[in-house]
Amino acid sequence: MKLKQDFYAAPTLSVARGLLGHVLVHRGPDGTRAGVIVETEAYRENDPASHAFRGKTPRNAAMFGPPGTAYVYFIYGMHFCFNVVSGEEGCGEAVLIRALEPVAGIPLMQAARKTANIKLLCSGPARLCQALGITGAFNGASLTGDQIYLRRGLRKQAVVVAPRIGITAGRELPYRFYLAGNAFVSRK
DNA sequence: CCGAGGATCATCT
DNA sequence: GATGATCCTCGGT
Repeated sequence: MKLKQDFYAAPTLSVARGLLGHVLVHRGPDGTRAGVIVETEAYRENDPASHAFRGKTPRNAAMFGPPGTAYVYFIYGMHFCFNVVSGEEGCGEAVLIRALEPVAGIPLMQAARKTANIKLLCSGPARLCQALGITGAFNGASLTGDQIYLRRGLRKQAVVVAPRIGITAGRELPYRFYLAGNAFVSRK
């Protein structure tokens, strides 16, 4: 059962929390790769850490699309990160997926990541993109399609709220969410 | 175990 | 021309 657009249209903090336990799926030509979402971060309107803080540009245009759109950006000269556009259409808000617990296509992930260590396959926003084969080609894609989407899952652990990682502005905001005690969260 | 530094480039100033 | 929602390696302890 795929998540529908109304799920993504909820307030961004609710979407960030609510995504935990659901499954990110990429059906590619080589096969299907998927993982349970165990860590997310919210990026909101008037949020100095958000790419949309200074308005719409060619780079962040996908953030201003309909909720349920993928926003994939390239950073540090070598990495991609995957976000889900959330909230009211046009508000420029999104949820960064920071870590997954691998559940399908693990051999493909190991090949893509060049490591057999399951714990290191998807524990980080750039790692999970590499593991699932997510690149800038997915920027602007609709998650209501059949290539990349979210499948309903069962959440088995409690949610922890914490400050976000790797940002300079907006450090104090409690916009990071992860599953308590889950071994695949990128950092404690 | 931990911290420092390098890789590498699109985007914005 | 500087910076970044990162990751990996390497060296010291």
